[in-house]
Amino acid sequence: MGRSPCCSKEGLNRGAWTALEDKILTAYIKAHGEGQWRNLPKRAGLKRCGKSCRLRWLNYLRPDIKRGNISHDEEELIIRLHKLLGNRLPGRTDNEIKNYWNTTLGKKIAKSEPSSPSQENKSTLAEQTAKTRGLSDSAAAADHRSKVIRTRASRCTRVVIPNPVTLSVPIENTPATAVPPLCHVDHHHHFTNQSPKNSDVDEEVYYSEVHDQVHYYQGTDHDHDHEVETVTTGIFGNGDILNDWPVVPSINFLEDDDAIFDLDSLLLDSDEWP
DNA sequence: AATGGACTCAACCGCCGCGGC
DNA sequence: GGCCGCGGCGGTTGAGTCCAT
Repeated sequence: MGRSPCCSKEGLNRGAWTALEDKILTAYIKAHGEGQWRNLPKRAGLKRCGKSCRLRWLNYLRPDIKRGNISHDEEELIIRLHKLLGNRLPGRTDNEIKNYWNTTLGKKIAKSEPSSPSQENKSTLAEQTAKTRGLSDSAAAADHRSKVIRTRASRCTRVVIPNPVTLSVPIENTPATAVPPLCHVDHHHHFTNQSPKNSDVDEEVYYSEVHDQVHYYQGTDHDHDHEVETVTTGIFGNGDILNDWPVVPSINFLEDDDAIFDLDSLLLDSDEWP
């Protein structure tokens, strides 16, 4: 490919990976684990730069990668969660989501917004996403027909739900528990539970009913006042069974320790949707 | 069957944040 | 606080493939 080399080192292979290189890299990582990417090629006997090895592993060789066509359900999930989570979606690589978003979904969304002026048509989806994340310029056209929940933030440290209402759902049963019926559209429901297994761990689950759908957040707070290390996020229909929905595992929601978001502030008003 | 434009996606680049020193 | 190395992420490129003509 016609690019200047990413590494100044001479004699490294570039471009498409061969089956043998894949085999060597996979065997090495299985034996020694991930990390130390810079030293990995030399130790594994590969004529590649570390960054290239890392990318090949993360985007292609990793055993937990789901490959093949993106199903309709996955597509819906991508659309629903892309604003919130970016390209980090369950079972797929960042690169695959990024490519899919910039090609297939980009065209679909462009088609669904025929009223957009020519300038809007020219802007890429990535630009539109950035626009939304940057708290949007008012030019973003409202589309009230969309069911996609748009969020202002892609990452946050913690979601604080106003007016907490204790729910009776035991947290241990959360994955298999139906979302309790929510009566008040304007209320966000919240409960916390001190895990009986580990006193240092607080588990928190937040529900909020927004535009006929429910957001579900699960955080793990390792005894640091305002730090939620991982957040599991899904968007659920009111009354749906949680474990019937795809849930993003172990998303790192850490960005700024001081940033505490009100969930309301994360959600764009319907007339702000791009 | 040949051809050229459109499309896909693996690979790469460049920048940034974080942690260690 | 500044420097450096590492890892991660978004944007871009271009080889390969698909498809209409």
